[in-house]
Parts: sequence; structure tokens; C-alpha cells
Amino acid sequence: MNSARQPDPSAAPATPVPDPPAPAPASAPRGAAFLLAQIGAHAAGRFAERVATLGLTPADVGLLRMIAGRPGRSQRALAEDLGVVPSRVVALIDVLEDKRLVERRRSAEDRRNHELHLTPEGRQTLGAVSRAAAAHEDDLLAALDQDGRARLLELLESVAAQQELTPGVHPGYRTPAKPTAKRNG
Amino acid sequence: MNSARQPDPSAAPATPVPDPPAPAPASAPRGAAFLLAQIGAHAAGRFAERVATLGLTPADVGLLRMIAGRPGRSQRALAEDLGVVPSRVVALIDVLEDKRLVERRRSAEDRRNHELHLTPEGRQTLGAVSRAAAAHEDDLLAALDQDGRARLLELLESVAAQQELTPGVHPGYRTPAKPTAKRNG
DNA sequence: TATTGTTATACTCTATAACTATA
DNA sequence: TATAGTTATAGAGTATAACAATA
Repeated sequence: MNSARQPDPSAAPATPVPDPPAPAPASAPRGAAFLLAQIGAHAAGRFAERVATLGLTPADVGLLRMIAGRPGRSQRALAEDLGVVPSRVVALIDVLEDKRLVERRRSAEDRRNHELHLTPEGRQTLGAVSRAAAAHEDDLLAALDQDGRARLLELLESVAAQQELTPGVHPGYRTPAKPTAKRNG
Repeated sequence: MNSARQPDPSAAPATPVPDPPAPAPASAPRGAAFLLAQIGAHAAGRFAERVATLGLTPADVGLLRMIAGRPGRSQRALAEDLGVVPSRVVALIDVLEDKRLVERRRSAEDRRNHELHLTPEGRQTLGAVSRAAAAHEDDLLAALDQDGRARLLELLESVAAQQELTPGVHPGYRTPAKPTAKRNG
């Protein structure tokens, strides 16, 4: 798939010119850092739209992936890795369990623990998510050829590694550090 | 500045090895789209920390920039460009006016309008923001040399243009399309 | 007494819609 | 009657802290 937001040739002749590039504020930041934040938020939003058609939120997807990667882990361990409070994991898992995508199993060794597992339906859904993610990637990077995409990936991996970002864990889970500051930018 | 998260040589010898790369979930997404979302959220969070020291949120910063770019515009126009509801602009401007960074002036032509202007202190603050943004950029891209940064910027600009992102306007202002889906990814 | 998971509560943020004043 | 801005209200989402079961 490759249809994201490109001018539609079949559009009605009533609008012969594509919309102008938008209001364009004068003192706009033009650095790579801002572009990363801007494109990143855009990408996250578009991905959210895609997985919404599967009845999932991006947070759900992240959870499914984490559980698939290490079946049997406890909610506590999950909360730790995601950087969220345990009570939030409860609510997140509740949703996935209601949808029969995830299963809680009492641990035989320590009956305080819940071991988390994907159901067969959960695995199936994760497959659909992977296909959605591939389509998403293709749409998002429509401006770049294969070489450009490879170079971008390489640069991004360097930045992510140096910034010590946990592979596969989106910072969106994490709680804003200070209660005085909003988390918007 | 260039001190972001690099191993501190002056750290106590009690921790001779830098922290391991983190839990690393198995089935982690490894595409450029995910990395863009991940790094973008990380960048936004770090920028939020920086401007918090100036008593500002990223949303505040965006507003200051928009007003600086087109002084005298109305709140309605601002809401339109940001993609938010007018009542939200009221709250955002209230904060900035309380801090004496922005001024509302009744329009002489149409007394229903408020013309928005930066105060001298607002302009000064915006200068401090620019310096913070430069330091932020330098820290975020510490992994890349000048050539790498230039290539990254070029690639990101291509993607942003093809995706029709409004220059300088962060999607974080915009309301999530569907009330059923969270905006986390 | 410590720990896992859960529930109850409070708080923050934001959109919706009613309202005031101008036109 | 229509529009700019404001205020009031309600809803969603999340952290905090108290709680029950188990160790």
C-alpha cells in the first residue's frame, strides 16, 4: 500500500490546485529535532488510526508485543519495563483479556503472580498488526526510495542507540516526570 | 552543549559498566516508522524538560512562535491553524498573559476580536527558547557528525513535505479523531 | 513483614455547549 | 442573525494510596 495523502489525480476539477502548504507560521523551528518530534507524532497518530480498525490502541499493541516476546512474565515485570505504575497495567490487561487476546494464569510457584500469555486469537491479531505496521511504514516513507529508507533507518538507529532508548518500547507509556509540566510538544 | 545521556566518566566506580541496553522485548518492531515515533516522543519529552526550566510547556512555546510569526492575529485564526477548538486557545493564552508574555488587545476595527501580541518579555523568553532548542538539537543528535545531521535533515524534510505536515505546527495540538481510540502510540 | 495484584479516589486535561458582546 | 471570545459542565485517562491475598 502506498496511498498516503498524495494528490489524487481523480479529484474533481473543482479543485484544480492541491491545497497550499498551509498557514506556515513565520518563526517556525526548522531543525531536525523538531522534525523528528513532528513526524513522530504524525506517525504515531496514523498508526493509531490503523490499529483502531482492529479494535486496538497503540498501547494495546505494545503490550501484545511485549507479552509475545516473553510469555509468562508477571504484570509487575511488565510495569517495570514499560515504566508505568502497576495499577495501569491492570487496566490495560483487563481490556485485552475482555477481548480474549491475553490470558492471566495464576503462577503455580508463587500464587501471587499472574503469568501473562497470548491466546491463539491474540497471536492472530498480532499478525494482523504486523501487516498494518508494514503498510503504515510504506505510506509514511512514500517520499523515499529504497536507498533513502535504508539511510534513514541507519541514522535513526544510531540516534536511538546513543540516546539509550529501549528497543521496541515507546516512551508514550512513561509518566511525565514533573506534574507541573504538560506532555504535549 | 553535548551531554545527553553519555556515560559519565566521573561516575562512582561502584558502577564500572554502563547500564545494559535495557530489557529488550523479543518481538520488537524494527522499522523506521516505529523509530520515528519512538525518537520523536523521546525528543518531545526532553524538549519539554528543557522549556519547563523556563516555566513553559511545549504548547506554550508553539503558541509564542505562532504569535511572533504573525502578530495581531485573532484567537480564532490561531485555533484554526493549530487545529484546536477556540475554547482551548482561551486557556492557553490565559496562562501566557498571566506571565506577561502575551498581550490581548481589542481590535479597533472589530471590537469582537482580540489581537495577540508578544510583550518585550515574551520576545526575550522566545530568545531563551531558541537557545534551549539549539542545545536540545545538539544533544539529541550527538550520535551524528555534521554530515549525518545534514543527511538526516534532508530525509526528514522530504518525508514531512510528502506527508503534508504544516511547517512548525506539532500534531500534538490536534484532537484525536475518534473518541474510542487513545492517543498514545 | 514484604510483595503481587486490585480497587477507590482524586486530579488533570480537554471538548461540548451555553452565554455575553459585538457586528 | 451571525461571529469572537468566554465560562460551565462533563467526560476520559491516569496516578496515588488503601486494600486483600499470598509469601
